[in-house]
Amino acid sequence: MQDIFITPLENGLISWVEAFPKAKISGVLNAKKTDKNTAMVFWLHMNEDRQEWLTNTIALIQLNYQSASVTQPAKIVVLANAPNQAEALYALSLGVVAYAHAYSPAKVLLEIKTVITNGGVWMGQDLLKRLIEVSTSLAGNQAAQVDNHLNMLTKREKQVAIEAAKGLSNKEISRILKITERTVKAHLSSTFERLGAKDRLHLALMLNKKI
Amino acid sequence: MQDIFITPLENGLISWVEAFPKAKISGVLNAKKTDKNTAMVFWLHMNEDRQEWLTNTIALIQLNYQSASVTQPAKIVVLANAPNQAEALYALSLGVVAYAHAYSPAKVLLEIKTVITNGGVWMGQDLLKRLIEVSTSLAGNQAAQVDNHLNMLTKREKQVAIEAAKGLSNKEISRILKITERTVKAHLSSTFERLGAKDRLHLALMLNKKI
DNA sequence: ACTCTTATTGTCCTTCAGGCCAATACTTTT
DNA sequence: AAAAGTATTGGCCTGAAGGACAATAAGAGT
Repeated sequence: MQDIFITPLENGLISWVEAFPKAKISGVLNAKKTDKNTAMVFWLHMNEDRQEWLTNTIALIQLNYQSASVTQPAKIVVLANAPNQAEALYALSLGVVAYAHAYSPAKVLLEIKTVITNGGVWMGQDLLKRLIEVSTSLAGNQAAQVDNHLNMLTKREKQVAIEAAKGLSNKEISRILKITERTVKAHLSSTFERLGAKDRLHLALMLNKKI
Repeated sequence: MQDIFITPLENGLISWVEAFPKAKISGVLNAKKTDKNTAMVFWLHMNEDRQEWLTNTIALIQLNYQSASVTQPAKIVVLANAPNQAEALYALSLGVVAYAHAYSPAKVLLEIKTVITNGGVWMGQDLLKRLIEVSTSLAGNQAAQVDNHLNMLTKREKQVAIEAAKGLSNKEISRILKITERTVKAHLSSTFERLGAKDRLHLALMLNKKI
């Protein structure tokens, strides 16, 4: 297990060294020099106005250390000088598995390491709370809703509904399912009835509402 | 620090005992018998169709162990037999600090304990991914995506496109924007042209696309 | 056996959507 | 000033969608 800190600081931060005395501290990512068969953890030190750098570096790491040929895909952690929610979300959505304050104490860094090496994702409590709030308040749990919607339908209706929700015409659906266009209409009609959808657009909105 | 597992199983699961040999395992919550000055962790074992039980139990715990008079507010963990995201979101929104599979190995349980006693929140990676998707799509990223599409349109086309993507008919849109249905059609036609959408359903899918 | 649900298809009809071919007026750009 | 883009509307036409009203056959539950 190799920890690599990518930072503009020459010697990194004390807490980093305290947590991982054997870690490498480097100014830039050097993809060639490293062993592709060792599990890697990249700790990216984020300063303000390095958004682009972050994006590029993550992409580079994923290219070199998370491809199919790599036995143990690398983990990426972002350490931010001034953590903010938008950036955290952005980083996490790119596949980063932890987002923390750069000045987190060694203890927290070790905790992060534990969590991510066990396949977890680490993030600050506040951020998480906010995530949950947003998700529950704005979105409710419509994940279950979608399931509920589809589960109110018969097997065949489901298939038709799903295709229709993709934007396919009745004719196209009929070709795919090898039934008459008329039959497609019949299934759709009863689907609308069951789900209370006005038309296929509403159906699509219902089924495509992610989360 | 006292761990209490509330479960219909008489002896709990082996992994629980392995992780916390000193834990109490009980069928029901007994609020009276416990010491209010000890830090508590409640591990609620969730079977299917116990949604109501979960809600009530959490409320009871919060009442007894998280009120102002309690020195160390209790932590609540939900262990689900069949974890699902809707339930997880629900539980977390109620103030639960961890949501995991009931059959998680002892190692994971200990990890959870570590995280939550340090003030963290623990949840599975998939769930978190989902949360992030939701948040990014609802909060900002989606806006950016949609903007790309919408910015290819004129002001009026935008307005029409947005209404159409909600599922409104041309007539309804015309009423809202106080223009003729014919004009709505004109705007929509050029919108389809510009965005390369086949029809209003595809437009809706484009504009409603998450992430 | 009988009923309910599902799957399939038919015809007829109405409405809506969207394309085609215009025209007019206003604003912005060149 | 001329050209280009935008906003508005008209009429006409085709095709798709979806409802109304059926019928038939297979399978599941009582």
